Amino acid sequence: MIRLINTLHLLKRLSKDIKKLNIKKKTTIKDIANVLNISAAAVSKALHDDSRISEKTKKAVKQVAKNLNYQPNHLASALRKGKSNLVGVIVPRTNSNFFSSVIQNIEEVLNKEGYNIIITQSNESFKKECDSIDTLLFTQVDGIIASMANETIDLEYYEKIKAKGIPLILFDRGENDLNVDYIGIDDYESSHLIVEHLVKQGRKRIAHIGGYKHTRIFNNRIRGYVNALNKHNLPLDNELLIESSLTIEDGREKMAQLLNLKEKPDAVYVASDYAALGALQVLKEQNIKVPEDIALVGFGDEPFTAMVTPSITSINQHSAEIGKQAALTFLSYTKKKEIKQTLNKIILEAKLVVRESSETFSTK
Amino acid sequence: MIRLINTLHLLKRLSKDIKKLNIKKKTTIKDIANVLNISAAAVSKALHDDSRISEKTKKAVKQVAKNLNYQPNHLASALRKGKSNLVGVIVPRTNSNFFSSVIQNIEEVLNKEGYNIIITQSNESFKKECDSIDTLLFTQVDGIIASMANETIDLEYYEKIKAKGIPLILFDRGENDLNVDYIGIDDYESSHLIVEHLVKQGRKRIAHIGGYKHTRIFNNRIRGYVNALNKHNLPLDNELLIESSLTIEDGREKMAQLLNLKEKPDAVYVASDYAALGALQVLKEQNIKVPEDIALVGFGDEPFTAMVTPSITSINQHSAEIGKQAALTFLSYTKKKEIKQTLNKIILEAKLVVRESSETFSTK
DNA sequence: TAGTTTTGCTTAAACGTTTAACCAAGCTTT
DNA sequence: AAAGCTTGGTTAAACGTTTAAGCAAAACTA
Repeated sequence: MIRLINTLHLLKRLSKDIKKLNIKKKTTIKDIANVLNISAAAVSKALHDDSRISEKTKKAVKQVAKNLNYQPNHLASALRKGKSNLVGVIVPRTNSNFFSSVIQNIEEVLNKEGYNIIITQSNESFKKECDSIDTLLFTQVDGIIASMANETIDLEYYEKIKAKGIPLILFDRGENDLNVDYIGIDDYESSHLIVEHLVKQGRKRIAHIGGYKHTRIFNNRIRGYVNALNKHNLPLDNELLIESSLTIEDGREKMAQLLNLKEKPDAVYVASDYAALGALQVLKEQNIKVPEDIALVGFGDEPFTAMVTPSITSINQHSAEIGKQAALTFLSYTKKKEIKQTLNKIILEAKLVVRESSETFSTK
Repeated sequence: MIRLINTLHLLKRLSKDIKKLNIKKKTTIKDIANVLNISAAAVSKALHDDSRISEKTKKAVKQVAKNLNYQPNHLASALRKGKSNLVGVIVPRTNSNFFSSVIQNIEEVLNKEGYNIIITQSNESFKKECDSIDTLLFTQVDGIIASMANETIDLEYYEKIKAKGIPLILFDRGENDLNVDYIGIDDYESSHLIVEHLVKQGRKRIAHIGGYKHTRIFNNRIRGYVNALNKHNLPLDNELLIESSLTIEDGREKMAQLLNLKEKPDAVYVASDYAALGALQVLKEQNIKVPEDIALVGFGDEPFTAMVTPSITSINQHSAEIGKQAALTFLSYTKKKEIKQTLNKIILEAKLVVRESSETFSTK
């Protein structure tokens, strides 16, 4: 009986050994150590160019590592070091040129410092955004760079990020109430640029199809619009100020609404290029000449603004710079030992790109 | 002397203890175990609803976990289990509607199964694509879903993925030589759809601004185009078949080239919506009526095709379905124990979306 | 009632790195 | 030549989980 049990044990061990032989395991630091007859610790140090390892050993280690096709296990080092070298990025969507460009620049800066990014899309949905945050926290990202969904009002989930003690950097769509870093353009000033441009073109009834006031940037654009009208002694007509969700469809709808007024506007400033495109479609369908009858200005400088006829005047948001600054802001935290975030705004100056949709006469 | 050393030791230990007390560590499985006076293993099993743990214990564990705000450490479990539950996605760029939609659908399917995705952009650059692969492998992703950069010819890096033993799934732009799964539309058939449509509209000189032949999908579109001309007894004029990189700029250039011919085409089929847009710009600039003088057809059904004037006829590539199938294909491997990939194509039927740019008379 | 199965855990090792602490040998200093 | 520093490592623990193996007690079974 006992012999039988012993035999069984033997068999088990044997099959285990066979498995070990068969399954071509990934080479680890230990394998390298074995080859060179040194400790795994020495190998680790050698690979990280520790000063306490001789040049000779370092060379040997690196050579063997190459020969065995050693690939460091990121999970192990991340676990040990307590950091994953992963940064989460949350955007409303990636298929807009603005966000895609921001992402690209974040990636460029962070990759150089050994960080990788995980991109998630909220699709402008609050629920999806919360899921994204959970996902990223679960993945143990070392920080999060985010632009909020339009829907987001409740900031509890973002507080969760702060509570976890990892840096949170907001861009474009950010709530200052969170008291974290923010990078964006000067929306208030941008509205001034637009209104001034339109006034110079002789426009007197300038409408604004804006976003929802609860989103700070859209509120700022609205405030800028109102203030700029004031500055140029144009009366504020409440009929000409409309809030909307700024989709293409929405742009169509709100434009139609404006065209139904007894006193039509002679210029429309739309707070998003997509909505501006919708507006343009309606204008063309109704045979209204742009810019002669009504001038049109969008926001965001999406590539298609230059492609449609007439091309649409818009505000360039410096997506590349925003991405870079967001990444650099994150990196600045990795150098500090204690993360103590405060409201810290980087506001970039926006640029008005004048195109056919708003220029009745060339000013050149 | 010895007393001094002892004191030093004591101090060190003390400071260590103080640190432990101060730094509010994340709660781990062990903390839960301590509270309930059971083993960490039991906690782990309870959280995973192991059948060998009593309902009572499970409830208690989950309650304590909630109270202590326990967040599982993904890195630890990934390390132990040898899988990260992360899937890498490589696309040429995210700011096209096609790719963005594919990604969104991949994410949707995979999230449900507990997987997260890491998106990287190659920006159509071979080098960036190789970097992306390295990055993803380094991050220990459990699989990679990719669409190749235009530049990519050398497949060595993709072989690296196969060598690592994780599933590789290609979509849209895929090389069958890799002998892995592929999901895409029937490009050959799509060209037939387009040519047939144009022939029905009475077109006789149909040009094709295509992609580079070394990319399989573009080659298929070209072959389809040539074959369809044949089928309808239209002679193949080599002047009317142009290879290009299919950017907007390229579309402009190649269209201008076509307009310089003695015998101009009466229809142009462009293998990408972006290039088609460039072509449309040139046509409009030269006051050529679309579709009356020259009909135009694009490829990809990007949203802007419906927005420009005239709207551009295009091929819908079923981005959502492609994303879903890609994700499902990946998931199918997670159920098998051995990963043995073979060429396995899923080809979806494409749909022609007829718009103003190619329809001289309504067929309704 | 002895034997078997089931239940409900525990123990301990393992995943692959990193790193604090230690140590021996050689070198330098005084 | 005793004391101290430098060099080039080694040892062992730790990161937080999972899981194979083990085991005692309870519950069946014959």
